[in-house]
Amino acid sequence: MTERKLELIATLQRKLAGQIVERPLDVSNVKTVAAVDVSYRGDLARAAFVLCSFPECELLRANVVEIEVSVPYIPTYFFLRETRPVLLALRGEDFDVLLVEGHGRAHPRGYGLASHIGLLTGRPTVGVAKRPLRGVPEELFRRTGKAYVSVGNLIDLGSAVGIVEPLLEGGYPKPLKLADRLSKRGEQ
DNA sequence: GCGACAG
DNA sequence: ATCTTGTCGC
Repeated sequence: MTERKLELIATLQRKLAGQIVERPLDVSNVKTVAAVDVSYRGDLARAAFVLCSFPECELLRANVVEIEVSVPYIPTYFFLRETRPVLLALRGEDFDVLLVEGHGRAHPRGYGLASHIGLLTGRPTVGVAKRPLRGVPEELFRRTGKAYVSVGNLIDLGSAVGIVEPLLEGGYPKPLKLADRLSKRGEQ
């Protein structure tokens, strides 16, 4: 991946960030919250999707898929590596809000994996990460429990926190913990 | 060469 | 993320 290519991708990120819709989402109308996470075994990615009731957080559905990935992980270009496996895991699935492991707006160019998935699916998404990216303004994310929450798409920060907070279990949203566990011990 | 940032 | 036993700390 050349510097020149990354520059073009960075430009694309800044452009797509302008297409993100940030608006309040009526949390009282949310019945289901989904989550996706990806684990690796060499270049084999295993993406797990889980669907939970909201706010009870009972597991309603799960889906695990595997796909080869060649793109390396590059800080702030994380979406290049995980978009494919995540989209595959989401195929045919339905949900009111999707929690994505990684940042949304809380990104140097305002466009992380959660933003990209939200734009491609046209569904409300929330970025949830374990650590903030350096140099990102604090007003772009909020820490709740041990999680750093930011806007993906079709939601605002306040609503995003309103979704994540009731789902916290041990400091991290339960749906993501389930997806994480499933992506690692899904089958195999 | 120095420093180090989502997963 | 992943490689990996015992060990340090709350």
